[in-house]
Amino acid sequence: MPIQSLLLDAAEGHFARRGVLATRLSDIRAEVGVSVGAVYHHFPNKEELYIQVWLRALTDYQDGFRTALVECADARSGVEGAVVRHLQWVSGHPQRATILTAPRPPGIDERADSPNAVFFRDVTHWWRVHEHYGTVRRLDFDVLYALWLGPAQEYSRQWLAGAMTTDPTAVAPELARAAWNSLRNQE
Amino acid sequence: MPIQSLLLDAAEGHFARRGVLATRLSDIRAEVGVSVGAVYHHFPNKEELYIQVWLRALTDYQDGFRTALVECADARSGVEGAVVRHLQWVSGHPQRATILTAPRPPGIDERADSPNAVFFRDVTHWWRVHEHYGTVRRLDFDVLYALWLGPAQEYSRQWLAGAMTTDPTAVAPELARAAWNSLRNQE
Amino acid sequence: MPIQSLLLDAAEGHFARRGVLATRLSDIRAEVGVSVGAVYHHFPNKEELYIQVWLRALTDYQDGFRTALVECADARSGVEGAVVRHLQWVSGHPQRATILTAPRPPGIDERADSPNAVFFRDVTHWWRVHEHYGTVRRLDFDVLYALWLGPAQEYSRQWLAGAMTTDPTAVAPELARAAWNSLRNQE
Amino acid sequence: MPIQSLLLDAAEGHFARRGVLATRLSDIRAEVGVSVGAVYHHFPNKEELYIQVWLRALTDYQDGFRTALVECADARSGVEGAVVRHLQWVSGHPQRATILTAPRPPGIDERADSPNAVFFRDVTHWWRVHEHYGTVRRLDFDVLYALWLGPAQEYSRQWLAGAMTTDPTAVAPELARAAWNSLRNQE
DNA sequence: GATGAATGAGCATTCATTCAT
DNA sequence: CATGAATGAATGCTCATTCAT
Repeated sequence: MPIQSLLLDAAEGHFARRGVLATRLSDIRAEVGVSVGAVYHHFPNKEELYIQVWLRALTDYQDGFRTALVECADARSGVEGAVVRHLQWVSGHPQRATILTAPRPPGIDERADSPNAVFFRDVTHWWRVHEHYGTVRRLDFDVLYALWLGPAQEYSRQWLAGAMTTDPTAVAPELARAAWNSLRNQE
Repeated sequence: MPIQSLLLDAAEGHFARRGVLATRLSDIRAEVGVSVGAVYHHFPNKEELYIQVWLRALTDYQDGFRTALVECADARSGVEGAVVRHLQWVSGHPQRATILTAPRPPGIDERADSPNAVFFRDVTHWWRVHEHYGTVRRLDFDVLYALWLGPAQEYSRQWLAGAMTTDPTAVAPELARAAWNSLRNQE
Repeated sequence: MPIQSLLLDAAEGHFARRGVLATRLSDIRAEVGVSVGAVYHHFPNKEELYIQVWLRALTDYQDGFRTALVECADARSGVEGAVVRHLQWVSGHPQRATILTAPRPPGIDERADSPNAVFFRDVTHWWRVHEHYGTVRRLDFDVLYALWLGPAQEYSRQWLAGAMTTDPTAVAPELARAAWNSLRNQE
Repeated sequence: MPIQSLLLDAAEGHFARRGVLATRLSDIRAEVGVSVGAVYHHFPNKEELYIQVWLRALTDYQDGFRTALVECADARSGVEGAVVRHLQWVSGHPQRATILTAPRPPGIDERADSPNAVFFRDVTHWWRVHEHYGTVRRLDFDVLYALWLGPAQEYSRQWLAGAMTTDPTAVAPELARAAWNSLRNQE
């Protein structure tokens, strides 16, 4: 495996466990077993290493989310599937999930082709279609997102923080159903 | 105002804005206009200063939450009121809300009389009463909390991070209603 | 003696002997016998330390030069005295002279009340008076300076570089006379 | 053009502009568009690269100086011509002039056939001839050099440092005449 | 109580140089 | 000959904390 990936992996773990500032570059370096210079040969500095760790996690997460939407024809399975996928991903990638839980690195939005913008556009588009057919409510994206994934997010955070031991996937059906209840058009 | 409070206030602002690790004790010191020694006269170290900032914010928040529950006789106004109060508090105390959003300081749970334990007991108790009468669903605290305040929390986080400008109080009714829908016993 | 002065002295020696970039802050620090932190308590960084060393040397030199001019009523003794004083100063303060020989630190001119501007004004003023009475030639400052102190400067540089052992004061009369010959009005 | 020369040229520019220590080998490498290894194929290390840059500049300068002396039969045109040539060369090769202005690389004198020794011998020889005929003064080489080229050197330094804009060639006649006045035998 | 000079472990980063391919 | 990945000693600087006054 290329050093670049090994470093990203090691950095991901340390960043998730201790936070970026508390992680010393030498921790990462030592884990992979390369020299200081090697790190700087692949990443210009700690900041950029963090950004790349973040972007990799974000892309990974969003790909799964998008897939969940695309796979489902009807609104309900889309909404519920997204919640389930979200919790499965968190359960399966606790480190990456922790990374995304922390405040995003500054300057990440200036990145060309910010994945967030694309993600926002895709999800909004999917939503508007079903909204158009009256299956789901007409909502601002912010509120929509809070109702849809807020419970799952909150549960994930608590679980990642070690507050409880029940795996997120165990509560997925419950949270998925609630999300659908909040978002479907009830008239 | 006593130096102790001035330091807590200044620390709160810096911790919220830049994070604990990125905040230098001298930033806080300079803002209050006190000497290095003075800080150490009132707080044994940075860690403890952070803990006290955190505890003050937590107590402040939880007091409001508890009051919201106590004030309401019926389950619905309690559930909805809590959501509204939550969003009002976040809107009115963005710095304290940001503090509580960050990972809690290690060792805070070892504190005697951890406010969290008390809070957990009070809220659980309130819930069990209404659960007993069949007005609300029988749920684990974790799931209950996620359904109840997850959307509000998620919205708050996004707003605190500057992702949107619509004040949390504006979406409070919407999120409150959704919470009630998720938690009431529908049979 | 205050640490500040001790550091300036030690820095002066090292900067003169090895140059600024080749001098490690720890060399200076170790010579004075203080901790890293102490250095940074008195100087914000290496750059500023260099600037202050430079300014001290410059002021010291220019004060002597100015005095030499003020003390002399007639042009000849002023011109010759300045050359002699210059060489005496170099001989007596080889380290400071070496500092002034190196390229000036960037950003030193932005300093309020740049000593150079004051010096230039004073010397020019002195010159214009004697020029007015026709004792000395009418010359641009640049050429004037080159003819006046160029030989002394060149000799000083070679001596400071260790190219010869004859003390600058030994050749002072010779170079002083030559300066006067080049600058006096011969008509 | 051979890589060796391209590297010398690039190095010369960077060394002159920023100084040797502040110049990174990779700056030079990048400008020429060569790999790290290529540099080390042609020069054993940075030190040697600097020495060769210096030697090339020195030889270039001294060749012109010697020529100026050889071309002139009488002492006066030799003395004045050397000053003029000096200033012309500085004006035409500011980078090389800047290199020679900086402290010489250590260990350059141990070089077999040090050009300096040869130069010193040649110039001294030329001088002794005219001294013998009584046209010029009997002077130690150090003083002789200071009187002869000190003003030109000083003016050059100031000009190279950017202190003024008047080209050295413009003041050449003036400085040349002054040099002759200082050096000719007046009896 | 208050002050601020002093400490020093610790960290990110640089850059000349080496060497396997 | 050429490449560029890898090395690692070295350096400037930060900042929580101590303690003499």
